[in-house]
Amino acid sequence: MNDDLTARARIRDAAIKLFTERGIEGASIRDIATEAGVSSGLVRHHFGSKEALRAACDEYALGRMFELGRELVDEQGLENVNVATVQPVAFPLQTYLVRSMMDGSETASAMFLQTVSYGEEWARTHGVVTDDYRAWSAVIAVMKLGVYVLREQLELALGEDIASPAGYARMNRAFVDIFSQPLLTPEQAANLRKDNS
Amino acid sequence: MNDDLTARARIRDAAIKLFTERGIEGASIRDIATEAGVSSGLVRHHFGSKEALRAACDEYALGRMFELGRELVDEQGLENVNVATVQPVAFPLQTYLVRSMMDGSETASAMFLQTVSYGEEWARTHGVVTDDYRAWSAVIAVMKLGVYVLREQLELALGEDIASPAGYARMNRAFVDIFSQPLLTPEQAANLRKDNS
DNA sequence: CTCTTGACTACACGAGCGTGTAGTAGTTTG
DNA sequence: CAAACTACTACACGCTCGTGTAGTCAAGAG
Repeated sequence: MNDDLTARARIRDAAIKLFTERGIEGASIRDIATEAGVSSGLVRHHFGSKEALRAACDEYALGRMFELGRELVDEQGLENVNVATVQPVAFPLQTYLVRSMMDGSETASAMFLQTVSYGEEWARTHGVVTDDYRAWSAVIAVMKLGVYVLREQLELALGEDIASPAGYARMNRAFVDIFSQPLLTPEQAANLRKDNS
Repeated sequence: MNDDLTARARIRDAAIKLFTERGIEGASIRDIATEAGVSSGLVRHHFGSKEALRAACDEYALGRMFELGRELVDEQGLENVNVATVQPVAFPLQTYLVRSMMDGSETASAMFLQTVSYGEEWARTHGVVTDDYRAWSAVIAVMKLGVYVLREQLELALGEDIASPAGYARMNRAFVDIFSQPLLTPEQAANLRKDNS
């Protein structure tokens, strides 16, 4: 598959795939080369080093995510893009970025911080009740990303691929259910806040 | 520190620490031995192989988590142990188990599935509104574990160690805020459910 | 005192890693 | 036509890894 892509693009795609599955350290240049159907020397020829290959993957994934996000806003309007919605197309790229972030990518970390700042602003302007918007947004962000990091376990629990239409719909309905009803009564919340002050 | 522990226990603790920080593949037996202040041969003498060392760490962490959980129930009563509460003492062990699960531990995966089943039962008996309790519980579970996997990024966003009293309190208050108020209006929820059916 | 046992170390092994180097084939450029 | 450049491969390097082996040293048993 993807025989129509240039070798450089095939290497990049193979790297994103294996980096995601095995982590940065766990995926060797030789494995990536084999996956892309080229020699390991060619990987070095095109990208220079493993770290540079990773950086190129980061940049590509970030750029694509940005493009996809803009397309979504263009199609649906800014106000209809919701906290609960995740684009299925963006799944592999998002998963890669989270994995890369876990393995120390500053590019991915910067994107994460920007997401947190954006969520903070969203919370302020959409009537979220909290006295620590920053913490609220940061916790929401890591919780949402948890789906990507632990995708394998989620699929194990659901018995279904969450990239499939059925699995994706199940996951999104669960998101909607979780975010549309409070899990704690006001009394429980007040008690827990007292315990933690 | 921990000079009073037996060498075997020091190796186990060092392994849990480095496995957590660098992943299973990323932490070498030599590094673990150095961290524990022993020779690399002794690691092999006590545990046989790296995989067996990992299994021993899994078992120990699981046992300790179980003990800590039972202590919490004994102290506070079953009904007061809440979805939103996380024990600060259990932090390092929980983080290790999530990391081990990500790196393919079946012991940790089994614990995860049990947590999902337990959460499913909790949702059924506590008036959670959903037509897919399994998915609801699974998504809640991966979201909560996201905090552990992405702890580093969370601390980056908060500018604070979440194991510190202050950081821990911030995080827990955010949890309470998130779980005590709906983020979506009933109309928004209904629209999103329609889109995903 | 001798023997055994268990904690512990030193060292060597083959394999896989990222990287470096040399070279080939085909296209482009002057 | 010749020179230069680009895509690409083959192969060797030093390093680190998990593992295997041999041996030391102290404590307890007979």
